[in-house]
Amino acid sequence: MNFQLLKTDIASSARAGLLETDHGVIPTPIFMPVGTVGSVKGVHFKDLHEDIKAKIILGNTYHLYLRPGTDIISQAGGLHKFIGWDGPILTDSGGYQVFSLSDNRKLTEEGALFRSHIDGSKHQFTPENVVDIQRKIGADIIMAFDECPPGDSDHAYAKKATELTHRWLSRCIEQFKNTNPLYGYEQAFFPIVQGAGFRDLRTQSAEYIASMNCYGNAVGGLAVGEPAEVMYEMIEVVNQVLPKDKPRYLMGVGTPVNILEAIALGVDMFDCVMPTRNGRNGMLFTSEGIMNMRNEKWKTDFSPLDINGASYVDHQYSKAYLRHLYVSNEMLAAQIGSIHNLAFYLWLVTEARNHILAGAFTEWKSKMVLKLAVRL
RNA sequence: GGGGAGAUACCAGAGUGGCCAAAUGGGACUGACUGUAACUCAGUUGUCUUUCGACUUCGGAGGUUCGAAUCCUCCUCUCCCCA
Repeated sequence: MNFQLLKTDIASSARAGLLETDHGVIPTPIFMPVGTVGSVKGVHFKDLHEDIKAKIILGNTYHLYLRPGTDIISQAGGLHKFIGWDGPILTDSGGYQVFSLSDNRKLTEEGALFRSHIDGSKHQFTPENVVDIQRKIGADIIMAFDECPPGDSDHAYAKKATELTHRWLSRCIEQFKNTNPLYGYEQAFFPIVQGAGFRDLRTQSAEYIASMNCYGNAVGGLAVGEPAEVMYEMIEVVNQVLPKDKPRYLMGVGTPVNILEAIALGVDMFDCVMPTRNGRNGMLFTSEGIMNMRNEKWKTDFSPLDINGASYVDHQYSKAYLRHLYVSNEMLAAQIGSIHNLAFYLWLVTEARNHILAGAFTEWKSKMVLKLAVRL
């Protein structure tokens, strides 16, 4: 794995680069569609490749471990072969599920004891076995096992969670060094900065994470209930510490505006369920603003979905037709919405990249941010 | 012609003296969704009012009662069964 920084913006911290993996080169900044269980919900890989132009997708350790299980993925020859996606893949560690499924788990020094949301069976994740599982899944980039505390955590709890994450990180790295890729291509390990909404904790965490000298670094525990301003402040604090010559991954973020603001603060990689989940639920992001396709106002609007849209669905289908599909609860609605939103997200980061390379990012960003939040 | 059942909000459908502006579904409208237990969830759906609350409603008209969607009388309409 190699990261090449091509250009840094003069007026901001935005960067454009290239991240090389054995499954392909990823231009940065990049948005990574989320494919939790080995499927970007509702979207064929053909569309992901050709229309959306996704360069890398996510999988999730927790979900894939529970179903289909690592044995089946191993038998298939790894996740790429199992799902039929030959581009890069990143797997999240399951740390986020420790947060989002908090009613079903118990944290110990050793790891996280949890119950399967599928059948209630008991399991344990430890830093070691999470690395092992991700070796078996075979993603190009694998993540540290962390604790993601809620956005409104107090300082004491955030400190405790950050310190636990750091101790787990040492064990993850030890396990990573002591094991090898199973399928003949390289895997890169990313540690995760925590620290909730506290500058001191974020700085300490970023320093610790940077000292581990991994291939790339991630920032977690943001967009989990805290105000956007706090999130931006934390990104800024962290990015002052994280090395410039390594990719920075902001986990789970976010809205189109969030992404542009974070790019300006020096973030290179993003993932978020928002384009697919909100797409399924009728919310479309466009370069002119946000549309709720279930709204009555689109009932007789027979114009194309998005005349500026990057995807074929934007020109193939009308607003009135898509509204009809959502209102009728047709699965095609969710598919069109997901394809549109993902194509838009990839278009957005590509545009950002082009403007960074052209030295015109900040001006473009300021204009875009105003338009992106408009309610159409 | 004979016998029976019924009419409740946009639709279906509970409620059969006060806790009823009226359950529950559906539909409609609006909102939420950020490392996916999510094609999910929440709110609104008689009028006025920011709230408290006020007012008008349960086929129509009249009556009983302190009080009626609920009881009585008549009218209108619908459906079912037998001829």
